[in-house]
Amino acid sequence: MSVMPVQERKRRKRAQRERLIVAAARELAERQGWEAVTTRRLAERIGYSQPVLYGHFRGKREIIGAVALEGAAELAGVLRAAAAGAAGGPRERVGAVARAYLGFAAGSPALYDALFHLDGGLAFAREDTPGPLKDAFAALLESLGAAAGDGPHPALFTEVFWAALHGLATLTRAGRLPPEDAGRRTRLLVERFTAL
Amino acid sequence: MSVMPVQERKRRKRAQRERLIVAAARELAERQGWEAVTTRRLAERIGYSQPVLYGHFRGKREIIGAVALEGAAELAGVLRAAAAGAAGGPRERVGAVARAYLGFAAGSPALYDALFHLDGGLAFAREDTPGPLKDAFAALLESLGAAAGDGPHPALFTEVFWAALHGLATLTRAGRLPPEDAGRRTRLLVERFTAL
DNA sequence: TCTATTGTCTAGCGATGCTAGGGTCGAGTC
DNA sequence: GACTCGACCCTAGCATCGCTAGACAATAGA
Repeated sequence: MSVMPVQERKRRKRAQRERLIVAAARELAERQGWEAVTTRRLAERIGYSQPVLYGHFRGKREIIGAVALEGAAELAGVLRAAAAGAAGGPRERVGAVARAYLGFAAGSPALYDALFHLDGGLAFAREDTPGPLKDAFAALLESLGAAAGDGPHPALFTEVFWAALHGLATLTRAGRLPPEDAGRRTRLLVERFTAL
Repeated sequence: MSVMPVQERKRRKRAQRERLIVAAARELAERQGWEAVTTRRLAERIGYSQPVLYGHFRGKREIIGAVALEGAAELAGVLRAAAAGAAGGPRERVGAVARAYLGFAAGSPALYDALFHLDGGLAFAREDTPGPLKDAFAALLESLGAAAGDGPHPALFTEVFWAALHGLATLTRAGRLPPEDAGRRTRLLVERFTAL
């Protein structure tokens, strides 16, 4: 009857449950903030007890890391879409990417926090950096590298521009910068980085 | 005998102990990171029991906030010193301020975290913002405002430049950016913001 | 000297992340 | 079809966290 071996069925069920855990963590973080994401609540949401979580992840950090990887993939998509949809010269392109980045940070704070504010135990800027993280930076590089201008180092340019975006996103959301001038700040940044 | 009224002596002793708490929190955070700063350890360091802490502060958040205010004052001093000691035109001045800012963030991570990464319950960019915070931003504004160039809004310029510095400091220290290029990134940023 | 206030500590509450140990259920074997 | 064994999962608990209630001691004023 069963064309699927028992072992294979188990494996799939396990993988599905793992996705369920990550999805539950993400949704809980999006709705009530990361401080509401506890192992007990998470276990309750997925209909299992706490120890089950540790059969999939080494601990809460790794769960955050898994959500962060989802965030990286989505961020890469958002950036590529913005770059592809931008009309005009490099300035418009950079501006579109900047707005997309800041829009992602403001619109998906849980994902952004998992990526950049919380400790997900992920390696950055190294050889063993997970693929989605590399790809997100690659997306930034694609979208911005061409606008580096005279500088011979698009990677360096991208890093600095990215840092500026990250600073704007972080400080704005933490209430360190008045939100009403967000648009003007973005324009000033883009202007400075695309001059000449 | 006692020229000092009893009440006054008590008041001073209390104030001194409050400073002791903040100093203990800061030192503990600097030596072992903020995750090691617990109310129990703090109480042990100052030679009192936990509830004493709550006679001075509403909770751990307020203690972090007190350390953050110290950090803001020191940051303001560092920035002003850098601006005052910089020789040459606006570009050198801005460069010196940028290096000073990043040096502070890298050299006093506990203070920087208390200011910008942890929740110290402080109000930013508002009417009731504590003095030291306003002053730190004022120091940035003094040092950078003149370099805003043609833009008629030095405050906006300062905000964006500050955000870029914050992004560089945060991403570098979190391992998101390779540390060896820190100097080149700083130069690129200064160059972009002082062009023309 | 007695009283009342002020100050401090012990003990404990509800949570957190994480884990040890036992029990149940099902797959594979005679 | 009964049995064994291993994978799976849950109950219960540990250490630690921020914070607080209530008892106790020290001290200032009458």
